[in-house]
Amino acid sequence: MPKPVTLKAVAARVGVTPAAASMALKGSPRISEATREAVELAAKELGYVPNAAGRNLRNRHAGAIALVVPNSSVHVFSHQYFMHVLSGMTIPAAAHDAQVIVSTNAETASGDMAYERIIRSQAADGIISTSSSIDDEYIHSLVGTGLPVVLLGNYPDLPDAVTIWIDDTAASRQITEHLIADHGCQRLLHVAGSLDHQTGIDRRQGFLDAAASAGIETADVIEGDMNEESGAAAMRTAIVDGALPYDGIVFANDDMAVGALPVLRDAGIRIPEDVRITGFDDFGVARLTTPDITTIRVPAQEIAGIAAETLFDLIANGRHDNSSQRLPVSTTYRHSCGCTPDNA
Amino acid sequence: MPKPVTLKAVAARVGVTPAAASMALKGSPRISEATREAVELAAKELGYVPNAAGRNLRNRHAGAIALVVPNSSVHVFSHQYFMHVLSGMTIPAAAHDAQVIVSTNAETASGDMAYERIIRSQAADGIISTSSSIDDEYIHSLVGTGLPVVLLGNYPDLPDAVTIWIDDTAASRQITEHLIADHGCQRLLHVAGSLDHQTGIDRRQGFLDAAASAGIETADVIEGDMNEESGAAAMRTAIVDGALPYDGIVFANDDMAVGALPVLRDAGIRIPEDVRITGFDDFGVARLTTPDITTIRVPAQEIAGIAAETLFDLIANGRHDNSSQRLPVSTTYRHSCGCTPDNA
DNA sequence: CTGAAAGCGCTTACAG
DNA sequence: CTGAAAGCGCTTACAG
Repeated sequence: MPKPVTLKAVAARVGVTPAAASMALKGSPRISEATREAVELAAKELGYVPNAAGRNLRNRHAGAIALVVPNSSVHVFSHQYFMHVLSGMTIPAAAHDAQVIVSTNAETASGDMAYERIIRSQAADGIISTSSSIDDEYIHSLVGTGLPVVLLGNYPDLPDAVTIWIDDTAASRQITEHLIADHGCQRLLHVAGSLDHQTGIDRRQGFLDAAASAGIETADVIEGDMNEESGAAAMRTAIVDGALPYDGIVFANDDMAVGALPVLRDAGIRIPEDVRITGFDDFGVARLTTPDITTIRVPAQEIAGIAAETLFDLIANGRHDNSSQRLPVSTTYRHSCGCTPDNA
Repeated sequence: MPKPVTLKAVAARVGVTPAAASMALKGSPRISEATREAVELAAKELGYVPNAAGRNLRNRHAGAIALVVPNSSVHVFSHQYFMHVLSGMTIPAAAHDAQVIVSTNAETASGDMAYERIIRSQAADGIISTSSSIDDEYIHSLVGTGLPVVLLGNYPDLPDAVTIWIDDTAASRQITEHLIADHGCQRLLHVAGSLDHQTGIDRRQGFLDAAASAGIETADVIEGDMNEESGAAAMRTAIVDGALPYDGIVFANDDMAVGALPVLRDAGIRIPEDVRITGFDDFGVARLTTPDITTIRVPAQEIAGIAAETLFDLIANGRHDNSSQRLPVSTTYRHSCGCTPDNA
């Protein structure tokens, strides 16, 4: 453990005060060109990096933002998703010279929530979080504290929260319409995500809207939980006497579609000949299965990047006019719906 | 943004000095029972949480540890892996009242490495990192700085580094022997991970050792990169004229085995009837495919947990006797090798 | 224009 | 035994 180099050490080497060295390092006009260069050289030679605690204490900020992962969402959102979010936060964080802290929203030994400690202790200047189940108090209490918070996702109950989101309902509607309008599907099934999560609700709603406005008679829903296994289970439920009474299935995410694949295959049901299927997310798997899966690309990394930028804005400018953003989504057409993409 | 509650505010409410309040809160015997209770009550009422910067500056530590993700390993280790590592670090970190910082090892604008800034700025007290490619200077320079560092994995070139690892060579040897001894495989293929990563090298070595000591004549190796796609590619290479000249395939990880599945299936090659296959990792997918995949369970979360504990030791006690640990691994027998597990 | 004090919040070593 | 100063490293507002 090399002993840390302080500003004082840098200043001493040059023969100025720490205050002068500090100003020199940030290019203050009141420091002469010559001493500025001398200080910079000394700092470089000594490997000076400002002490975070000293700087944070003085500047009254943490130089860090936190990603708080709701316990209840660990099993609903994929590891892929969180890694995309994390990496999306990285570049804006680096640009603001801030660290990224990861925390769950567990209760601490002291009985308060981890995110509260993080903020109250000023270990982070703001928080990015994702939806938990809709009846979880967590998000409400998080937003209720008035701290700088940016949420990822759609929060109809929190109109004042700053949220970066995609229109799950519209996207789900769009991909369902593709099945109906472009492929002539008439007997539809939706394998939903947990319906106590907004994402599950919205994607189901889009499916139902599309079916209703096209006058589709068969538009069933089986509730899953976004995990691969539940996609498989849904298929076992849906297959009656070895046959599937649907010609199109809209899965609420790719993982469930992937889980469905072997079950359909084992039942001798071909994709897309016997049933056309679509997924949602496009975090990686959908591209790699056979057939590859037509899906909605959720730009998780971009969402998180914009969320981080927005959070830094919020932190810098205080509570300001709601700057929620809804990002466009696009469908990626692959073979599972019966399309024959160019690049295939 | 509620204005933070300081110790001074707590002290003022009780009518003692901040110093006394500080001692009261940590149960110093020199504070009377009565005032201790009064201070605790006031702290609770005001929602006092110690300011991290103030405490860190005074205590000369960061109250945080960092997971540094080498750029070069993002594509070799899975998102699953990193999320397991992150969650493994969570509990020890909370127990030590420390934050978990996530960083890549990118270069900063100032030209030094991110991990150096983190340590030199004392934003983290120590680092946990995973292997990058073996010719990457990164790990060497990280360890060379003498900072508290715990590495995840096997580092034959760094005998003095503190590492928490599993014996990839032994595990790979063991699962290969299972194919040979228990299932009578004679014509073996290993689909390796990148051979510029130690993990790839060790898992290949275990395979070769097992084959050699059993006197197996066919023990081929195709190099992949741990991604699903490269498993599929390896199968396309291995299948000659529609047939596979192997009766057993040892994949260096589950993802590549998963990628191989559809290619084998499309070629009409049955598992395990025509070829027995095994994976490595057991982070989730291997359990869910059809057939499910016999694999080595890598306890990534436990590894990271122990790494974090070890790191806190290292931080507290300074550089001390190497406390590297090698964890045992276990094979999970499923259907892809021809076993018929009880729970299936 | 520039030198050097003051103070962010905390905790411990010191003085009484 | 206890009160209150000193100081961690930094930066800006102030005094000269």
